[in-house]
Amino acid sequence: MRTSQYLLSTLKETPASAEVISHQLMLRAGLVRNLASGLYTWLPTGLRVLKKVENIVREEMQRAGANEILMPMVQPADLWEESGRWDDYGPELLRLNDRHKRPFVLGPTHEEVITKLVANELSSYKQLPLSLFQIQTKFRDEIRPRFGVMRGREFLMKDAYSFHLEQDCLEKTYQIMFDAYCRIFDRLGLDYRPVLADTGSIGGDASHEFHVLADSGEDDIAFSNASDFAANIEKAEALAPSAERAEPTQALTKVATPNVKTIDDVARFLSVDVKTIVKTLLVCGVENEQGQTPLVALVLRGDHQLNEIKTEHLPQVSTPLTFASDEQILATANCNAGSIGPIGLNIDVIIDRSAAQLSDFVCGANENDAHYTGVNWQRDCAITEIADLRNVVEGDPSPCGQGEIVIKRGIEVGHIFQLGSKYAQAMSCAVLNEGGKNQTLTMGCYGIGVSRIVAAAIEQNHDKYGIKWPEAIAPFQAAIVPMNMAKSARVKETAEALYEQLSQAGIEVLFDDRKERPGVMFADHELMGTPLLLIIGERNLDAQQVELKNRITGEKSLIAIADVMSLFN
RNA sequence: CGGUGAUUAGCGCAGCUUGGUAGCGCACUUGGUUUGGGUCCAAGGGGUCGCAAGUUCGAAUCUUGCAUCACCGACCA
Repeated sequence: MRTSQYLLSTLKETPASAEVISHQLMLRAGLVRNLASGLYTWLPTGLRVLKKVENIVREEMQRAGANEILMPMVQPADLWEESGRWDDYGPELLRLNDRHKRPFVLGPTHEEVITKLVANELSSYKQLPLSLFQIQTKFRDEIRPRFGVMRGREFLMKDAYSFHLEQDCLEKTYQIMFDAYCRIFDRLGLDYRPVLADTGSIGGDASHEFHVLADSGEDDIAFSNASDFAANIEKAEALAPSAERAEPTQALTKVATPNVKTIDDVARFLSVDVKTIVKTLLVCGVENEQGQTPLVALVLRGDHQLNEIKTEHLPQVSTPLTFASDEQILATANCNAGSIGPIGLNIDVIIDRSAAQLSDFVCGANENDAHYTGVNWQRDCAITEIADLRNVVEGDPSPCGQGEIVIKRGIEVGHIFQLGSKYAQAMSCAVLNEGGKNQTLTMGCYGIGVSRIVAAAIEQNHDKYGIKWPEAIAPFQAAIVPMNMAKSARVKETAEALYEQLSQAGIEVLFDDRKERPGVMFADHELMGTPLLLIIGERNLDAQQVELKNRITGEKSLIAIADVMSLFN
C-alpha cells in the first residue's frame, strides 16, 4: 500500500473528548472516528488491526472444533419473549418495530437465535457435542458509553455456543475453550489473566473472565499474592475473620449526633475509627404471600463496600438489587437514611461476616440525629443471619487459603460460561437420547470482545510517541520511508524496487511515497505503531544498505538491500 | 437516571462580561524555500456560531425551550 492511495488520517492534536490513552491514540493514529455516542467508524488502519484480531480468534476457534456461522443482527421479539428476556434484559436491549409494527430487537447476544437454530437442526444425540461461533456486530444500548471502542454501544464480538447432552461433556468443551482463549491471548501478545467470575442469575457451575491488566480497566480483580488465585471482585469471597468476637467492655449508650449522616461524619463527630462503625443499608426484598415487598437490612462495617452481586444471590433480596426509597426507609426505620441501625428493626437483618465480628461498635439508633455507641451483638441485638456481603479489600486473606488479596484493574476481553439448560429449556432444544427419549440439552457460551481487544492492546502497548503494536496485530508489518525521494532518483528507484519486491512476496508494507519531510513521516509511523521502518537515504545507498528501525526496541541498524527479504521469513 | 460542563471551519480553541462586517493555531490549496526527526515565507479556500422561538434597528453575544456530546455520580444509612 502506498500512502498516496491510503487514508492515513493522523492527527497532531488530541481530540478533547478522548479520556483514556487508547481512545486518544486510536483517534490520533487514524484508527477510528466517532459517529455518535458509542458508535465508531473503523478507518483503514483500524480495520486492518481489527481483522487481524478477528483472524486469530477465528483460527483458534476453528482449532477448538467450533463451526463458524453468521446470525442476523435483527431478531424478532417473540424469540426474546420465549426466553423471558424481553422482560428481563432491561433498557440495554434496543427494541424497534418494522413497517408492519412488528417488534424486533438489535441483538446484544445470540443465545435465543442459536438455541432456536439448534433446536430445529438437531434431532439425535449422535450429533453432539456441537460448537458454533460467529464474529459479528452486537448492539447494547449502554447507559454510559465511554473510552471509545472500549465500551461502545455497537461493537464486534466473537460469540460461541456449545451444545451437550451431559454436564461432563460440557465441562470437557469448557476446558477446550479455556485453553483456546489462552492461546488467543498469548498469540495477541497481551498480558492477561483468566479470573473466576460470577455466574450471574443464570446459575451454572463455572465461569471465567479473561482480563487484560491495565489501570484504565473498569473491573477490579482480586489476586492472591501467594498463589495463582484470581477472581473478579464481584466473585471473590471475603472469608470470616479468624479471630473470635471480643467480649463487650462498654455499655450501650445513645448519643445525640445532630446533622451527622455519613460514616465519615460519624467517625469524625465521635472521634472513632470507621472500622468500629457499622452501616445499615435497606434494600427491597422479595414479594411475600401478601403481595408486599418488605425491606431487608444489610449490616456492614463502615469501611467496607456492599457487593451487589453477592447480595443479589441472597434469597430474601430482590433482583435486580434496589435500594429503598426515602419514604420506605422512614416507614420501616422511623428515621432518615443516616441514622439507621440494626437494633429494633422488625425486618430481616443480614450481617456481613466482618461486621458480625465487631464488639463495642457504633450504629444508627433508628431515630434522627442519634447513634448508639458501645453496641454488642447478642447482648444488644440478636444475630439472625450472617453472610458474605462485602467486596474484598487489599490485605484480606485470599479465599484460596494462601496469601493476601491484591487488587488490580482489568479490562474484560473474554468471558466463558457454563450456561446449563436455561435457554435449551425455554426454547425446547432437545434431541433423542440413546434410549429414544427426548432430552433437553445443556449449553456453554463463550464470548470475546474483538473490538475491545484493539483498545486493550493499545492500553498495554504505547509510549509518548504512539502505539507499539504487538507484531501479530500491527496494521502493517513494515513501512518504507524514503528520504527526499523527490530529489534523489536513486532513493526513489530503490524504494520502488523494494516496495515491489516486498509486495510481491505478500508482505504487508506501507510505502510512504508522500512528498513530506522525514520528521513528518517518522512521527506518523511511530504514532501508528508500525513495527519496522525501512529507511532509504542517499547516505547508505553507496553501500547498498537501508537503515532499519525497530518500533518496540527503538534500535537502529543497517542491512544490505539484498537481505531485506530475509527479515520476513 | 441525577449532577456538572460544553456545543463557533475537518481538529484544538478565542470572541460572549459591555449586542454593531466571525478570528487564531493545526490541517487543506497555490507559489517559493527547506530536506535524516512535525522547515520557513507569502497568497488563498473553507463557518446559517448545535436547533427553535423571543428581546432588539441590529444577536455568536441577552432570554426561554429543545437537542447533542463529554465528565462525575448512582455506597445513602
